[in-house]
Amino acid sequence: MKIPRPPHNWRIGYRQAVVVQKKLALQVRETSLEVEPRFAAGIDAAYSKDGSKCIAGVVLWDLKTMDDIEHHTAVTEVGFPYIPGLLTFREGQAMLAALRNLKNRPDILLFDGQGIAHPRGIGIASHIGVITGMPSVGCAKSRLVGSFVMPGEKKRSKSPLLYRKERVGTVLRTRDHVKPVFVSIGHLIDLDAAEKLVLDCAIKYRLPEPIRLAHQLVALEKAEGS
DNA sequence: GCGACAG
DNA sequence: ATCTTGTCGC
Repeated sequence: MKIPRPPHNWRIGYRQAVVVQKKLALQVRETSLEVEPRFAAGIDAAYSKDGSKCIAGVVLWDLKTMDDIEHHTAVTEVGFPYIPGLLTFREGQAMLAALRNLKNRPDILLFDGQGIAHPRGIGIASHIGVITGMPSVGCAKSRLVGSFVMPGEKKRSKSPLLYRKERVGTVLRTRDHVKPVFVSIGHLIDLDAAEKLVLDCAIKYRLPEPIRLAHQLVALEKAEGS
């Protein structure tokens, strides 16, 4: 599938990365979904044993038949250290490459990380959403920024994630008695639709199936390439 | 100045 | 993320 080239270089310094984020953050849009999504692409990444390469995986999930339509991986050289708030500069390049391998166009992108629940309002889900111009959602396993009260123990219990007096996401319980996930809009979607997508995909486990499968995919790729 | 800190 | 097996709890 056709994916635009990033409007910036991936191998840049910390200072420049922050400048890039501030610029792209102005393009993030919260809107209602055009149509009900049917195909969601789950994206995740892993690293080669020596940590020199980033392995990204994408799984195109059919929300209707609850099936894996197609999946691919892509590998790139890691050219940026892990710095909270700058994760995109470590995995973004590989993720875009993996998305280019898709034959079918997803209705929406689901990321293992934050959307706008980020210091500068542009976590990996929002960043890739802006570059691709596609609707996207962030579903992180832990908090980056913001405060909240722990939601109830039952599935679907939730509480708002607040940051600087603003609502940036939802702490959502996807299964009874399991740690909640942190959902935030990425781009071109609203929080209600983002929450619904995550719940609709979290059928058997805590994480949405597309993300869980993408995680297994890169884990296998990692094992082979060693 | 002291913590917090996606993956 | 990654190093790693069994084990306690719903």
